Amino acid sequence: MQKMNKVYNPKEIEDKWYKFWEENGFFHADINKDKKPFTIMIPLPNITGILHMGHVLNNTLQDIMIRYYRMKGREALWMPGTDHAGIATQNVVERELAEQGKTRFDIGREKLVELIWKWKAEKGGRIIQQLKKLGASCDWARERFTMDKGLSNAVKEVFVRLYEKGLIYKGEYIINWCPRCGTALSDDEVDHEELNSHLWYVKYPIKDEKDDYVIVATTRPETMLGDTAVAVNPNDERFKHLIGKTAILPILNREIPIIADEYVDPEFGTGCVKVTPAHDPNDFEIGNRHNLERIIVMDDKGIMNENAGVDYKGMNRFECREKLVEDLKERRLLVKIEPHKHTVGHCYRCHTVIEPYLSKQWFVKMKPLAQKAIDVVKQGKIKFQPERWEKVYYNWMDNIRDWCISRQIWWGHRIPAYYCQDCGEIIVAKQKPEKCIKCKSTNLLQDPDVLDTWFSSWLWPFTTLGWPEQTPELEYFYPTNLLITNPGIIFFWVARMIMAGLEFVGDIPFDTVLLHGTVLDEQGRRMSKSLGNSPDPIDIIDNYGADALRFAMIFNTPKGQDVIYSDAIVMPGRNFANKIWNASRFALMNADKVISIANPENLKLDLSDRWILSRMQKVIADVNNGYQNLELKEAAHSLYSFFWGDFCDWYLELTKNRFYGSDDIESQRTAKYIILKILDYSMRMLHPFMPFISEEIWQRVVNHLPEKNPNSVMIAGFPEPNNKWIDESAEKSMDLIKETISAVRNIKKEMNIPLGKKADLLIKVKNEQQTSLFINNIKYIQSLADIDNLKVSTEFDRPSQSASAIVQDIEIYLPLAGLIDFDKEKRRLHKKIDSAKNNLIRIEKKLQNIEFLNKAPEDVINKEKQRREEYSQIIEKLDKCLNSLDM
RNA sequence: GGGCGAUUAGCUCAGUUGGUUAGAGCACUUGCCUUACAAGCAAGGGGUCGGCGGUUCGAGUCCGUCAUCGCCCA
Repeated sequence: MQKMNKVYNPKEIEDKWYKFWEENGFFHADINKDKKPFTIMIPLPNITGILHMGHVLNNTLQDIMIRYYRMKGREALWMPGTDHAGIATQNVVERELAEQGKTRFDIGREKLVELIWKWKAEKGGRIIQQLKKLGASCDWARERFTMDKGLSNAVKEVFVRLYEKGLIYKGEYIINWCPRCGTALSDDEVDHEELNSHLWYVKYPIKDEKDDYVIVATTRPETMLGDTAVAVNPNDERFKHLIGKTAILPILNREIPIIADEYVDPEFGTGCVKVTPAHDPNDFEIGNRHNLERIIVMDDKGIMNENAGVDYKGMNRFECREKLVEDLKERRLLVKIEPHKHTVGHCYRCHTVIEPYLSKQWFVKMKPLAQKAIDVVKQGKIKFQPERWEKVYYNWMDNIRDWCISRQIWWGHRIPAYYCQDCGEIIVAKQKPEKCIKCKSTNLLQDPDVLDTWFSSWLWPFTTLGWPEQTPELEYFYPTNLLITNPGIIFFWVARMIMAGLEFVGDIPFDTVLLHGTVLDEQGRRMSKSLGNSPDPIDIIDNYGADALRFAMIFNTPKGQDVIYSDAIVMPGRNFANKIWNASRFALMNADKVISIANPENLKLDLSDRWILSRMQKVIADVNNGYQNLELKEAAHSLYSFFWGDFCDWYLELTKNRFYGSDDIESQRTAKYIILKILDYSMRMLHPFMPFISEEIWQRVVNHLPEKNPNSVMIAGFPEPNNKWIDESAEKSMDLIKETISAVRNIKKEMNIPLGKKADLLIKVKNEQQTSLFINNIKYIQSLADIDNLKVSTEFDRPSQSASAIVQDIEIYLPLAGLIDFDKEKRRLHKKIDSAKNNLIRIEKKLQNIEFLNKAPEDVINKEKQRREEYSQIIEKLDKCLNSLDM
């Protein structure tokens, strides 16, 4: 046997096995008509990303599921890749440029894009290397990037198709504008945050009515420079007389109409609102209804323009707000300032305050795509887990709005629209047309904008398989089986993928969506760069091993719930790995000592063998259920307690009798076989959770087994339950023996007698069957409870000066002449009697209740009666023990 | 303002369609360096299941309500 250190060191083996798996092509999936496929598409990390704890949870879950189904014999494809993250990536490279004192405009579009590709080649995709450290068994040969040729082609194809169907249009609307990034954002790319701000009340004089005025309340005073109306609710009696009159916009002295519109909430502020159609989505709608002028008062950097008037031109929007408020105060037009809480949108990439901004952009009409996507979830063709997320999905889908897809940046898929410089015709085509379809001019310019990054990621499940070509891969692997992601991107990504799959492939992209929680810090806060509370997963892997980290994520996380991470939760994983290591060390040491091994067809099984085999079958069933139902925590706990609690604590301890204190060679060979077999099966079951140590141990173990095995645990097949080995009577018998041993240990401990000090034991059993159980397995008790002489009988007198206990229906006595502390023993017995009495009282109360007897089901009543009997017996026996102490 | 989730031992969480004495890991106490493992072994202590009300023979579990915390949407 290769030498095994006393302590498991993950560093020595993890990289070795990962390399071994990759080199053997175990991660690669190919079309195999003999097998059912099992496919997972990775939630593509972006190329600027580095691994954080959220990725660890997400990818651990995926790797577990893909390894499980691979072992179950499915053709398992885990498709990896990264997205080009338009805004984020361009930001990174622009920052580097800024360090050299340059902007993107200094170097131009082509050069910038070139620089970004260079950046990607050098620094992008670091996260992919980190995923490998975690053990991710992605099919790296199929890795894709959203700007790949194939995917880019698919993006154009989709754009053209939607345009031709009338589902993509260009229009002038209020969009979310990030003045720092200089681009439009979709509604989902805006983070709303509640801020403590103010409500400013401003007087707008009425034209030709001396001293008369209306008061409007606003949260963004600077936009008043773009006001083109004042609005009131048509049913608001207070203001009916004003409708149709003209107000004078302060500062600029513009004449603006006072109009009536249902949108105005009479309860908000004064009930009069200013209307700024170019800077507010609701005002924009009002403006459309009343044909109001749209005046844009700031530029795309958030700087006030000439429309804002000479006093404010050149100021940024926040300076302008302050100055304007001061000026209003001075002119006595500011009535009051109230504290006001409201939500303000922030750019999800740079956290700059978003400006609602009138702008010409490209949009996708979502309503026509949404209905089918709602239906497939309603019909159960796609299932969300936990199920509650379906409601969130419906809520968004029912209120879906058009998707703004153009971005004013340079890194991304350029919009395939061409403008004729002569006649203004718009031509949408995959390739640049030779000439204008209308006027034949060759003076065509491509739209300078690029598409939202999500416009390529929503196609991910099928473009990665070769779409728009009808490839064999698409036919075989699509629809995929499972999507595992964070609920934060249900709208961004999950819902859109469903719509895209149905629209372009004509089928759902996946049938199950597992939404998992968030990794929080010890104080329950989200991990964030600014808080600096996010540990580097690579450090954790270096310190404790990838297996320990993976195990921690699963062992502590119920399905769909958040994980509170601290290094403390990695300890059980690390300790478990060490336990496995040492159990194997013990097994292999003894395996080497025992020449040859039992023939599996001809085992000489003793009670503990039958017990552990039966237990294992039940665990195999539990663990399979856990994996299949995505109840991974349950599967991990079941395996953990079996391996540690049953196998190590009891079974291995009992085999010591056979290896050290016996010369029964056949029994030793059987024990050797069973230990190795349990290790074999346990490592297979553990493999999805802890791939590295399970491979290391499995490799060491299977050499000794007579069965032929493949060269890696990851392709060794997953254990299937076999009822042939279930042995209820062995389990019952072992339980009695285990409880007896524990009872003796308990007495010794309470009497301050070292466990190792040998004692005699008398067991008063109920029947001959029990007698032979104890006699046949006397070694178990002698070794694990440190007993010298054991006497078992259905009838004998209670020995004096002995401590006693009740185990199920038997009584045990430990003669402890000279060692026993009578007071202590009395107290101990009293405590047990009290507890039994309490239970008896409760049961009797129940059984005296006529309602209970009338209404409860018979089996429940019988159960209670049986328990009454049991407790009476226990109390009676304990009483006798107590009395005998006084004799 | 609307929706969703959480609340069970000091901490993190289990707890099936309501039916034994509510479980686990960590932490804690005590004793052990017992020839696989001190990252361990053995024994033990610790919870009126967030509050109130209801349904029921019976509620951690079902219903209502309130409270606290968190997430999403407007």
